Amino acid sequence: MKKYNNGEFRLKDVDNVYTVYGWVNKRRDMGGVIFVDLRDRSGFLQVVFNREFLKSDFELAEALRNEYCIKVTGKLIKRTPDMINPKIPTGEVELMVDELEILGEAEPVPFNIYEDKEINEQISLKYRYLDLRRETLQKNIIMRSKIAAAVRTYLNNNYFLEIETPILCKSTPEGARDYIVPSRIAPGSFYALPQSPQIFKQLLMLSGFERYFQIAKCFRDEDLRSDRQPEFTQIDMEMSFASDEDIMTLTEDMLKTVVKEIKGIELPTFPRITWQEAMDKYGSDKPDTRFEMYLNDLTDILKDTNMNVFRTAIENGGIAKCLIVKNNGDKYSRSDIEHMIDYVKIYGAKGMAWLKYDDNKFNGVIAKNLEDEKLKLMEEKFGITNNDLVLIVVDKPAIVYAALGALRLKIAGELNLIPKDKLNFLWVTDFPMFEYSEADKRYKAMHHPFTMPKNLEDFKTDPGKVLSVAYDIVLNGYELGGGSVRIHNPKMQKEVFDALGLTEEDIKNKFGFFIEAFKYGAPPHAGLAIGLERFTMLMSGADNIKDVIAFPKTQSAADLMSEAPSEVSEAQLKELGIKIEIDEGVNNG
RNA sequence: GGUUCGUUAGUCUAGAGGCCUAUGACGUCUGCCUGUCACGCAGAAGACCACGGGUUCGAAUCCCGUACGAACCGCCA
Repeated sequence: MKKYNNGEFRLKDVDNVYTVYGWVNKRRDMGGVIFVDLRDRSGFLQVVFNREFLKSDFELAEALRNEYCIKVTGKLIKRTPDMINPKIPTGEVELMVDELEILGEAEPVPFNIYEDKEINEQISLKYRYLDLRRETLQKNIIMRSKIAAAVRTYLNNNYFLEIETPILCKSTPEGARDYIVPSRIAPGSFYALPQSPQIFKQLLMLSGFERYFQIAKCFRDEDLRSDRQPEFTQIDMEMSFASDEDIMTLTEDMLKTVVKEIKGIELPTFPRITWQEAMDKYGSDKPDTRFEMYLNDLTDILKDTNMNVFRTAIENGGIAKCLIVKNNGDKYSRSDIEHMIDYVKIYGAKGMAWLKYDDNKFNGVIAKNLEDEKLKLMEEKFGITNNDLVLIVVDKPAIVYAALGALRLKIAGELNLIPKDKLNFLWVTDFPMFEYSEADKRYKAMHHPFTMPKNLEDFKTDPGKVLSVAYDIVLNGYELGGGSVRIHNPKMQKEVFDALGLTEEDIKNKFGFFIEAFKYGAPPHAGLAIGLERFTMLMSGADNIKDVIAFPKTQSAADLMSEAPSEVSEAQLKELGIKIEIDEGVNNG
């Protein structure tokens, strides 16, 4: 068995004989002496093959190539001062090899392992097992394991039980598209993979386990993004007899503990902001608070302007907001601003007006058309000074938020306003309970339908006004996780289902058992789930969720290494009673 | 479903209508070298430029399509 970690040898260990294992990270052949950086998960140790001292064949050492897996035995010696390599932790020692055994020969690898520089993702994903040998991915995967371990320890110490819930589940109507699995025993019937263990964990509260957690695999058949994979892992928890405050306090303490353990950083109390405040101030329900620059409201100023575009947009229920790029107006040329306008159009904005402030006055097309008094108001209200750039979007609230929220991040990136080493946690509370779905022409639960509403009575008059006892935990502009107080009263649950327009039959069919369960003495409960990958990604400084997943999928949800998904045999299909009809685009042409 | 970008030896990369018989580095192979650590030195092999079509006297380079990858919009309770 391997007993030593190559990266941990130090001066105190010299003059002893060790057997060490690892991979040839780099070989340097001097003729009579060959140096090998022997890599294992802990780092490197330089091992030396000397023609005079090596007891095994020197030819064997000469045959070594990068990525050979070897076993060597020899005495650890202190390097003379001129030989010390200060760049590596083991740079003061080296192993003088007596015996060499090649455990696994390696063909030339498709890309250099030791360089750890970016390569084409298609290649790295195809040879993922080799890509995982590289330093960055090793570190990320190790950190992920440490985070999971710290979470387990914390929750175990706080009376939580780790309980597994099924992967083969019943498909539920609301929410993301399900991955479905055909049943062989009941042909024509399907399981769904869980989008989250939501229902089961709530039932565990009913069963009296009081505090549950699970590091749970979840599945959503939706399109991927750089922070979204079809299968992902949640730190999923639920507590009985707990309020929203209790969950937030506990979660915050857990996150602080984990961050302290992993990064050695003491975090301050997490600020809190309501959803509405977040939207108004940042144009996002997951604001990046690592830099200032806020959305400013111009609706009052522009609602009675003579400029028709602005006035009519506001009359039609729109709002006016602006971003002020302080003291960086000169960084943006007219064509840069044109590009910004194209950029906000991605988010549905029809256009963007802009003003530059120089020589103590506004410049730009809008400055000529907008009333002087309006300009004056803006100048005073927002404290605009020379070299400021004002970017204005007037549109429906959702579009203004999306456009300026995204532009805010883009500009901050371009101007390097974002301190990369910060970890800014933030609680966002008071989410709307319902959200209108244009696609389905009805209101849907913004969080999920088991969330406790605050003012359900407002549903009849203004569904958009109903808030929920829900909270999201945000880190550096990413939604890390979220949770809510759950409905534990069957009557209220029924009212919410009604509000969502679920028929009696829907409810019975999809959630019958769930509603039934709550009739038998349901404890009040609340919970939360944190995306383990996103957390690890932000802790490790990775900018893509794939970098913290051992075997991730491409944007088209494929595994380039194993080539999943793949066709299955006729026999398998027949057994499942499934017939495949490939639609050759007849309906989309 | 949509928008945008990309695809050149094993890998990374240069290349902007004729200078490409395609550049450089790492890796590979041969030889030399007993203190290197991104070892060095001398030499060699290796890509017809993702695929299909078009424009042109001439295409790695321009256009269209396909495949694959990426970022984003929609979607993601």
